[in-house]
Amino acid sequence: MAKELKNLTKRSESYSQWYNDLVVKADLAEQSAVRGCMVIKPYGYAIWEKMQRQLDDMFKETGHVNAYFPLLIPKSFLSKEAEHVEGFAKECAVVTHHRLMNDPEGNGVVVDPAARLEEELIIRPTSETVIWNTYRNWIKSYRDLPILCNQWANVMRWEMRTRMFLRTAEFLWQEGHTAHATREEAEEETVKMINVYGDFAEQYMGVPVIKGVKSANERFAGALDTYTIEAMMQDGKALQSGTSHFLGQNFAKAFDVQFSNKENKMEYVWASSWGVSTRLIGALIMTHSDDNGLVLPPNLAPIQVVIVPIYKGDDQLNAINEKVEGIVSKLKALGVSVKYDNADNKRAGFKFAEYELKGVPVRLVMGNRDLENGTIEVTRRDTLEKETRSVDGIEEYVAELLKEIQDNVYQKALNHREENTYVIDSYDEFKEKIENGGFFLCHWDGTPETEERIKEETKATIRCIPMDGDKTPGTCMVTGKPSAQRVIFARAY
RNA sequence: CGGGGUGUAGCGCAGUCCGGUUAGCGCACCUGCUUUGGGAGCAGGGGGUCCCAGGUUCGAAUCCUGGUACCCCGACCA
Repeated sequence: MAKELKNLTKRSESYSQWYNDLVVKADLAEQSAVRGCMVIKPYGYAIWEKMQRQLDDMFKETGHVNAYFPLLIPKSFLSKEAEHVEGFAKECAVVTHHRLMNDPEGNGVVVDPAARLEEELIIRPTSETVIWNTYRNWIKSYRDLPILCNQWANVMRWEMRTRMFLRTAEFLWQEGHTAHATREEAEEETVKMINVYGDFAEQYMGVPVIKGVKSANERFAGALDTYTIEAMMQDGKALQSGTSHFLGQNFAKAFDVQFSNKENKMEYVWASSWGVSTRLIGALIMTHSDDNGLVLPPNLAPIQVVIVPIYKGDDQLNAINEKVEGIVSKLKALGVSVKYDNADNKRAGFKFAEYELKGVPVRLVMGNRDLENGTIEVTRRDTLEKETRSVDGIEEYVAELLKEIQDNVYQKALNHREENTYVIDSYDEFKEKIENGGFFLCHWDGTPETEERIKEETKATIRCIPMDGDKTPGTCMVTGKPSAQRVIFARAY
């Protein structure tokens, strides 16, 4: 086994070590020259593009449209919503000047001190403020509502600590910002979008998630309610994978966005915002991958099927090329993305390892032996099972197999989550078991103090108050006070 | 921002404690031949401001001072 593959097995000791090796070797991303930023390499970006396309379709189906707002936000905008400032004002990149000049002392280029901006500009950490400042001009009457906008953009947060995909200084995301005439409609929108995210995660990413509401401690700055989808990674830690916020009238009030209702009375607009980011790629990696590399669900794999020839000499290769050509075109006709890698500068074994590392769901191998027997070798990435089958009807078989792999990776992740989810009533037992990771369904008295205490003592936080499932009241595992329902505790990324 | 660690070829590292030939190894790369059903073998070859700036010294990758970048563990967060 190659050295770098052996390194992957370190994952049980140090997850990040595994993660960094995997990300680098699978050609998804690398560190950029800028602190905490990453270069997303073509293969990694192709996965993001597939996510974008699918999410965009889902947004359109639910009546949303795309728009684009500025990268730079006047500092004063961020002062307008007090709680929002509390949450975001601290770790932002700030633009202070608008011109460079040659250093008079010859040390290259320096900032021209004469070009200081009157008002500093903030590189958006999120776009609520610019967008609501714009919405003020768009909204006059109830007839202008609702506004259901989404934007695909980069944002930047000067995080103290960064991790590839999970928390980079700059990241790509989509942020939806909607404006509504009534509270009910805005709340409905908030829930609708967390459901869209849940469906996307489960059906396309093969990542089972728990939908729920954040506790006050974990809520987005400026929101009245934050809905979340929480996924469990292979090491038992939780990853918040998408959020949808009910913003009430906070931003409308901060930016004075009012409309005339049917009775010609002025009212503040109700708002929601929701987003998912390139963190989803991290979720994908950490949910499905194994020691041989990535395992991609077929719905998001840039290459769903790779075909590798095994041959001696040009004659054999030509014969195989001819045979494979037919398979490729039939697979394409079935909507399967397929790559035939007959490059002769790499050996077959190398290609096998390479495409496993990249997580290609299905590999077909055609050699001289197969050519003579009318067969082909099929290997699925999720189980690494190999079988030799007749080439007749192989295309339909592969199309079916892709569906099965999609289901299987989801089922496998779901089983893992269920095996590591515990219903616990004793705080002592909780403290002991939390060490091994997992989700813990426990009663909690609803106070931030208790949540804070649990966090300090165990590093576990409330991931969410689940929307679905058991709603039976009980008593808090720490204080013994009444609890409305069980909530999910876990250690999180 | 606190604690720890690391910066030497594209990647991974040895050499640093105890200064001394022309700075070395594996992978990758280039050339040639032989190979091809799980990361090929042999031979030859190319590639380095040893993180930066000062200092000590006849002599510094190695010692001293200052800086800087990255990684890991916290606090913060998607």
